[in-house]
Amino acid sequence: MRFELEIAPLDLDLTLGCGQTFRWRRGPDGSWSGVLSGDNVRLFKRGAVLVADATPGGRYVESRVEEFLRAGDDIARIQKELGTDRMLAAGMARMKGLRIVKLDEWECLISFILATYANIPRISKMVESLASAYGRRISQGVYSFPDRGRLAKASERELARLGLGYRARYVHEACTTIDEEEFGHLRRMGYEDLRDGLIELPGVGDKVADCVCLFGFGRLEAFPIDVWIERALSRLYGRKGSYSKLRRFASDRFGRYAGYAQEYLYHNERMRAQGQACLFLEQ
DNA sequence: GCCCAGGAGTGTG
DNA sequence: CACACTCATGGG
Repeated sequence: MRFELEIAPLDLDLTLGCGQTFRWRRGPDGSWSGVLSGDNVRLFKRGAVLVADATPGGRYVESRVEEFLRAGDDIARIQKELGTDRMLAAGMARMKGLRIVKLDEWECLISFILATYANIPRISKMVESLASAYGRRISQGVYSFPDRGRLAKASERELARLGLGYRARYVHEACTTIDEEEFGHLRRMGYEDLRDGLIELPGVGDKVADCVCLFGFGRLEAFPIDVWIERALSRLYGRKGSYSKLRRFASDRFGRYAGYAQEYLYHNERMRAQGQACLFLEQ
């Protein structure tokens, strides 16, 4: 099945290659492949048009892609609001195609629990291991991310053997603590309450909670602060301190679209570390 | 082989 | 509230 969508602006390399997702892979032809709620999907651009190839028989794939890439986000408006920040205004325009993604809440929660104290290649490997071990086979070598019920059947020891290390306990705990009813409850909460609720889970602290709020629950005001954002805030804004202090600064400065500001800063800082073009410069 | 990772939990000052 | 220490492994 093939669809054509108009989601603009959109840069697939920027959006899918900057650490928001752990299971999307770039093919040699530049197309990106991943799984959206049980269906294999391949995305590529043909001019300004986004083309999506999906598993035959997949239902509502078109709207799932739109949800995943947050087609409703008005990037021009978001950048206009963030543009009142002179630091962002300088380089943001060159990242118009970088969109926040909307992941499945459950997959997002587990993925970022795994992300603690691990590098991105390893995180990808752990998430992939869970999928191939407990997910449903979609096609050759491609598996869906296991739902809570399926993952709950795995013992902590089994999970540890998959290479999760001490994170195995947290994943196992999350499976037994959260259910669909709880997820429904969380979806209705405001950002602060949602955040507090997530932090109650073992293995979920400030940063993971904000990642799940932003990428899983679509709360654009969330501003996850990892080591890269810490460096960016220190280097560009001269701000240092505790998580709560930096979070308050970001909230005051970037407001309801702080999540987008975070992605711009994050991407910029990583590019800078790789010695590539740096768009935001210290004053 | 060595170093350290999109942090979190726990204990201490 | 701020810091220090540990955590289990495997990419780079």
